[in-house]
Amino acid sequence: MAPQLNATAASLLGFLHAGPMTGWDLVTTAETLIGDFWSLTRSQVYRELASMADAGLVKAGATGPRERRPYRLTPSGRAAFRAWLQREPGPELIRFPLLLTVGFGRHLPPEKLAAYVATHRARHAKRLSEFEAVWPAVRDDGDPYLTATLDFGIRYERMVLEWFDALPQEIADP
Amino acid sequence: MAPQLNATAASLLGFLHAGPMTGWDLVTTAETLIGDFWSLTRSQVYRELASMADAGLVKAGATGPRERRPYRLTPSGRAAFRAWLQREPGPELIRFPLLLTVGFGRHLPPEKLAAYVATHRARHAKRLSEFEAVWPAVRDDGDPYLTATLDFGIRYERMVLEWFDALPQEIADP
DNA sequence: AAAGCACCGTCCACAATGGACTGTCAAGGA
DNA sequence: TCCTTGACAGTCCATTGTGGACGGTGCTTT
Repeated sequence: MAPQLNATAASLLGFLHAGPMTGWDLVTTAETLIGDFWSLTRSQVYRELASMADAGLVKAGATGPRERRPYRLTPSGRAAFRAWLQREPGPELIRFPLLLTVGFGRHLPPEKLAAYVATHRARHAKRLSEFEAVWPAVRDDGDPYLTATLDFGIRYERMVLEWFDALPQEIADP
Repeated sequence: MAPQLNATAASLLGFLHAGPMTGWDLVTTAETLIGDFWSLTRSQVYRELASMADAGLVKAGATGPRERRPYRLTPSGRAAFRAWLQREPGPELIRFPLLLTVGFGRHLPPEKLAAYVATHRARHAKRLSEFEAVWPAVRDDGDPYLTATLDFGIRYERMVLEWFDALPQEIADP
């Protein structure tokens, strides 16, 4: 009956509470709002949208310019979202390729490893500063729930940078 | 020619440097050594092993008791591993369902959210203490590369706990 | 002796990923 | 005015990953 949703599909329904959006819009809002702790891809979003439309959780509107096709929430979509939200969230999943490279670092020329480390450090520094830039606005006007998730992102990025800076010289700067 | 590996397959080759192992052994070593930042499943390990055997990167030995079938590294497996390790590691992937629940927390009864939060906090506290228990041994005798990855795990878990403890009352304890 | 359990591998349906591919419209430069 | 460029929008597919059911085997303990 109630088609059991996956977390990605449920998130899309969550975003659709703010009004009709196209797949493209959903991808970009998801990236900015939950992208730091929930990855999703374009293919996935369109697939979920199609199957949720089949299930009647969502309804496609008329195709606009550039094949733009907005989806809006239906009452049963709303219900399915609430039902999903009630379920115990599962454990987190992390896949961090750099740590694989570091872990097997003994098989790699030290300068090469150090270069990869430096590249990634820079990427995280950039992300942190982006998060910190939006922090005051989110904290002051947003709801506490979104604020908490952004806080997680900031703490995560800070932690990663500290880890980089605590790396022994043999790894970070041979 | 050189069959381009994926990270999971490459990790298996990495572990096989320590000597022949069965799929089962590989699953358990991977879980303990890289499980905190690289997830893999049994099905996946056996599939990769089979396809790497086809490609000659790995060679199956004689079946022992309990269908135990050890695989050993071949020279071309060694080469493929090194080649993979040279490649720029990609960005990390995180999927943290609890943060989704928190982010959409406005749609959830506060006590329910608080209960989920508490459950997850306990799980992370447990993991941290497990990591801290093995830390001295790894730091003192292991290689610095493995030590660095465990250090990441510890910092990550500590950060998560701090985040839990910084949550506003409305979320953590309504 | 048998019962239970950890060990070992297979199989399958389904979900997710990443990137190639096609096409559309807007804005600015020649 | 026309043309190029690039952001926008969606589709498709091969590969990779997940989760769990299933079947068998050989220690260990009672």
